[in-house]
Amino acid sequence: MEQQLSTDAIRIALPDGSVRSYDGPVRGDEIAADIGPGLASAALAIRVDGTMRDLASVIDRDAEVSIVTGKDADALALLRHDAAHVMAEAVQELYPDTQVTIGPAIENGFYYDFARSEPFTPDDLARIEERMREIVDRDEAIVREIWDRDAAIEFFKNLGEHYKAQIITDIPEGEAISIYRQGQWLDLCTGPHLPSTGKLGKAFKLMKVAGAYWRGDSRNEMLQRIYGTAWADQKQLKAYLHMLEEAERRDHRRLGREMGLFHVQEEAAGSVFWHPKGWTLYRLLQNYMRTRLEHAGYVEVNTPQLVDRSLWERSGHWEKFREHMFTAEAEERMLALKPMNCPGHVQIFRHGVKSYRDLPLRMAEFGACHRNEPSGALHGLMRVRAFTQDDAHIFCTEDQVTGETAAFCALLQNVYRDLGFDDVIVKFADRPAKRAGSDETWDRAERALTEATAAAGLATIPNPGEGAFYGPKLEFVLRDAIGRDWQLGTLQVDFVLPERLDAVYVGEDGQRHRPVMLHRAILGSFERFIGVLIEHHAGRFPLWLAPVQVVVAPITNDADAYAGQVQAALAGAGLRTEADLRNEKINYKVREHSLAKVPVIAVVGAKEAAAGTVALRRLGGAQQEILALEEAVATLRQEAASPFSR
RNA sequence: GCCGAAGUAGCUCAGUGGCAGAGCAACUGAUUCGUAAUCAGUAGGUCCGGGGUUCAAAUCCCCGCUUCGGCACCA
Repeated sequence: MEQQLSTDAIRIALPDGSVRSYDGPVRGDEIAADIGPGLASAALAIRVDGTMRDLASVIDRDAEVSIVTGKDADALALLRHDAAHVMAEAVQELYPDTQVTIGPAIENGFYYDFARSEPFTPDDLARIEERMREIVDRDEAIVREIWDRDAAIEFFKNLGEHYKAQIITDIPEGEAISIYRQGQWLDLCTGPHLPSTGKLGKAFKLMKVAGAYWRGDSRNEMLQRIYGTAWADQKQLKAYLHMLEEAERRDHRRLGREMGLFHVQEEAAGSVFWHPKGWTLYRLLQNYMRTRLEHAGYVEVNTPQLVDRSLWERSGHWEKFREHMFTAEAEERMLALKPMNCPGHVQIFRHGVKSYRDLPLRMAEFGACHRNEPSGALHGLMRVRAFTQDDAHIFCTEDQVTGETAAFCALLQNVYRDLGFDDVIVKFADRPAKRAGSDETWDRAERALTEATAAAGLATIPNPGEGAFYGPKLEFVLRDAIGRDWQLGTLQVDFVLPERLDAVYVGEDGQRHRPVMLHRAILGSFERFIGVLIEHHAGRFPLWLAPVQVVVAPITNDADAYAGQVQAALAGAGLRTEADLRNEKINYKVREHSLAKVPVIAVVGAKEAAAGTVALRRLGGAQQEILALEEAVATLRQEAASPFSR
């Protein structure tokens, strides 16, 4: 860093366009105080030429400066990072045998990873949180110091802080070793930080304790991570906690049980027992996709579940994917349940001679796959061991990759829109460390995909090193109704598998050529997608997807016969209906079917029976709509139509 | 797979060494009611599985399974 002692005036440009001049180097808090006492007490940090720095940092040259206060969006990250430090201080005061490691700000909060032989209990969390509030009350000044590297390593080693010493050792030579001190406690940190612990405020809460590997590597020892959430004020904290409750209310595992959609049980961990209503939803979604795919020029196939090991060896799966494959033995042959559909599709492609006129060949399969996922990864429908993909492989020429990718992106966006998702992010995942194929092949594949996304007008976010072992991929991420992201769709360019499994076509030139394979899925898997769909809609599916669309509820048993007629009329129009003829009050029936999230309740009593009408009550609405039976049937039939049918 | 927690009636949960419980749901009966819970009664248990300690175990100890929260991995 350049130290210039200049007698020249330092000119500080503020966001409102004004410029203040100082005789020499000036601190951020001095500038804030200069502007006004209100700002001085609200000031948390400064931004110097766009970079956030400590309030007390010295500005020794002309710069654009703004004062960061609690109203600033970036202040939250600062505050959360401080919350992590205050938590670490509290933990080390309470549990001196604990070593600190790292503690960053994250979305919605912060965490800190500790090394300690005893596990932290929920009671410990309450104690730590209480101590944190005390530290906030102490309002300890937070001061940045620059230390000598070797002295810092020695210091932390003497404290028994071996992780910190390791972190400092790994900081590149020439970089400053900055230490932040607050009260008796200090930590290695690049900052910036708030001026004092009192500025943190008390809108925080410790949420949970969990295991986390040192440096995120499963070969390393496991640390204890304490997660917390922190906000600028109590109102924001309360809103966040409310959002968590909302997420819990929408949990697909809970709704799946309450709505009678599916269950899982330990004898088949990671596989789904679909109940009639859940399977109805599944079939509706599959039929919709089938229609979409047919319209988009796909052909549908079906390939074997159990396939001899030799094919997986040729495809490369045995080498790269073995640990995730289930195997079976029969008559001294080793078979494996397919974890992917691609090798099977190449076998179909290879049957008969393919010509360039056959390309692009879009081969779709609702392929049931099994993958032996690690037990700790299983989670409701979101992560299972047996699932069905809306999978397809597009065999095409290199020249067709761009057009096929663009067409796929359009199809995908239409499907997502039909299913109620508008917010889609696209990530570009390039070559992973463990991969098949030469670097030249990867260069070509990545270039083709880059060109294709540019042609499709898609903005992509890089996701380095996350490609499939056989090729780069696009990952389509949906944002749901309560702001959570789900990676579902994918498109992967593959120059490797056609080579390994010897797929060829005869070109215009009469010569044999390798096709390119595009692996693509829109929903990803039906299981996961339905999980997301349940949570996104909070179980209140659009009418066309609701397993039961209308319940006919007579007010007394006198209307049972008419209720039967109404149900028959609705069913005759293709609507999925039930009649609730139980001897219960209408209040009870309305409550029960509302809780079951049935979109429409058709109430019929003596009046309706006499007039040939029905009273429709929509889910979530208190108004009823009285229509002639035929009119009600016609209206509902129209509303319940699939958003895409040929 | 790793760290931590949990597993009791269909569901939500109480029960810290001495008779296995509640509410809702189910079933039976009564009630026939106009838009989010009618009343009464009945039935329902491998207290996750296996071993151990004890006169006695849902409860204490050990092993395993599953689930939950994370981590790692991933559609």
